[in-house]
Amino acid sequence: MSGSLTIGDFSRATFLSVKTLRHYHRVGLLEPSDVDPITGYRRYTSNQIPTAQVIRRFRDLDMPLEDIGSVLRAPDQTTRGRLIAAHLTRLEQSLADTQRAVASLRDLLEHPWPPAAIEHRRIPATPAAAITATVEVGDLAAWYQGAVGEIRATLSAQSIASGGPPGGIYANELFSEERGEATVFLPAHSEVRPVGRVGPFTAPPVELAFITHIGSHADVDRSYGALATYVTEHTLAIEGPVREYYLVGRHDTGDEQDWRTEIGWPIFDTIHVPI
Amino acid sequence: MSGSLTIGDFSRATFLSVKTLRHYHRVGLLEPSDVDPITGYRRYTSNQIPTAQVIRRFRDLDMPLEDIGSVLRAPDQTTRGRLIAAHLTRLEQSLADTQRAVASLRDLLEHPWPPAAIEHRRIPATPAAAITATVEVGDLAAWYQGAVGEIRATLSAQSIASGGPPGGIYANELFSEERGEATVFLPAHSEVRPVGRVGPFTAPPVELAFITHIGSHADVDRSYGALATYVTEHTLAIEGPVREYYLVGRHDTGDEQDWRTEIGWPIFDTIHVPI
DNA sequence: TCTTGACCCTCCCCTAGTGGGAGAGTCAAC
DNA sequence: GTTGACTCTCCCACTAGGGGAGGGTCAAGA
Repeated sequence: MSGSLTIGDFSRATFLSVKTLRHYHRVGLLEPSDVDPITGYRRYTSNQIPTAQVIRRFRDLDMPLEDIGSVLRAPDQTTRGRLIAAHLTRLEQSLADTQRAVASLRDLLEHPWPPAAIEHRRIPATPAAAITATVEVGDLAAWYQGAVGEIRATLSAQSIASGGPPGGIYANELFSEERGEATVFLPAHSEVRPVGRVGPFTAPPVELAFITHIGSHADVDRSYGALATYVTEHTLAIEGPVREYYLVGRHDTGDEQDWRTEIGWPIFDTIHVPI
Repeated sequence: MSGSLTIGDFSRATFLSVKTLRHYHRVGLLEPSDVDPITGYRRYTSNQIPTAQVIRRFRDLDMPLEDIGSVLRAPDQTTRGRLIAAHLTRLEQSLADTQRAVASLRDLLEHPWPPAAIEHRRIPATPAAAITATVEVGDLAAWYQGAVGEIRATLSAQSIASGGPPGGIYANELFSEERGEATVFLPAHSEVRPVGRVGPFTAPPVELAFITHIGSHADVDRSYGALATYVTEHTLAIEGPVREYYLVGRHDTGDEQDWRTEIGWPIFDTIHVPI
């Protein structure tokens, strides 16, 4: 009882272009009900129209064809619902990210950046409690929150006082390859007993060019840029992973405007630098 | 006073990959300050770092490289600001669209679609006042609002009573090629004098397969799909542009849930249809 | 001065999801 | 039988790069 349609008819019925339908056939997303083995002519049936509509829906949401295929091939309604919900959640997440980026850019255009001072600082080796892991740059913020919470809890349980604000050490691959090693540490006066992911750590001594970044981390690239300009203008070679100290952060105040982050790029010891 | 950097140094300073920097050079977005004519080695200066940061910012917002180029090449700050603001506005618009699509899809998953009845109807020629234009499918909703408002105002000014709800006639190219001819008309008992874009019009007589769509237009593709399935299952060839009648719309109620839209696909006269 | 390893170059192919077009074969109506 | 609309496959183009081959360049150490 379902009519047979040429690809042109099916195209008009679904508002998907002929080119697109052929592509969906090639990748196995929407198979014609029949293909003439001699002429190669495709035939569709009208009960494929709802399927095509569903595909259009998901494509409008930029779901990859492969993911749409998984949804369509899902064995049961529960699996299907989970797949769709997962995609929607990801989508809403990325929407929120983009909105934050837009807001930050708008703000930047309206309020030009106040110039920040850069100073050199020699950091001695620092005994601390730390968590180290290889993370995706996209998960970094969430990972940091969890890690620093775990360290605080561990120090508190062992009655060890913290010797300063928390810090992070980030391998350069984290930025160049979206994935790399990250360490979050909290200076500690006595050695922590390993519990869970937390273990004792000594932040290595470094000579750093420092900038203090004020406000949300959404704008942190500006400070990084200023720092990079400074370092290269003074022909200081860059060595090793970057380091950040969170003087004032989410733990201290809810207002992102008040956050203070020190960002340090390791440089050669000044005795190597031609004046 | 600005240091000279190899592409690798510049890559580390800006967190843009070497591949990406070469690509930006190729497309003329970010030219190295110097290229060795013998070796082809690129050289960058540290005062190009802020430019690279700006490019990164915009790329995070998925701005096409070409558009970023226009922003960077803008002759003055005002032009630049306008270009950026325009992009941000488009971006926020598309974010809102996507959010609506997500919400609509979520809703669809939670509340399955009630089946709608389809009927045939023979529409006689209808005298009307109308506006016709070639529009982009993306602008259609906004264009419709403006057009129908102008028609209402014109009829009112000429004291002509309207003979029914407003309708639209949409060429198929509008859906298949994102751009096509659209007409919005309001039945009128006497002939309107042309004013502005508004002119007299006779909606041609057609035989239509009709479905009544209830609710927001975000879900209208479902009704279209049902209609397409019906039409092809009954082997009724599709002829000419689709037609919609806005029985209850934005003009009548603010609650999109209560909107009622009749959607009609032209079909061959029933005498041609094998039973 | 030579070697070595890190760095850089171009060129080509790959991605996803189409659009455009060439050249050839097919269908249906007149 | 012809014509015109339709369809087929194949190739190239687009974005914003990534991966890798094959080869040239640079700077430091021996």
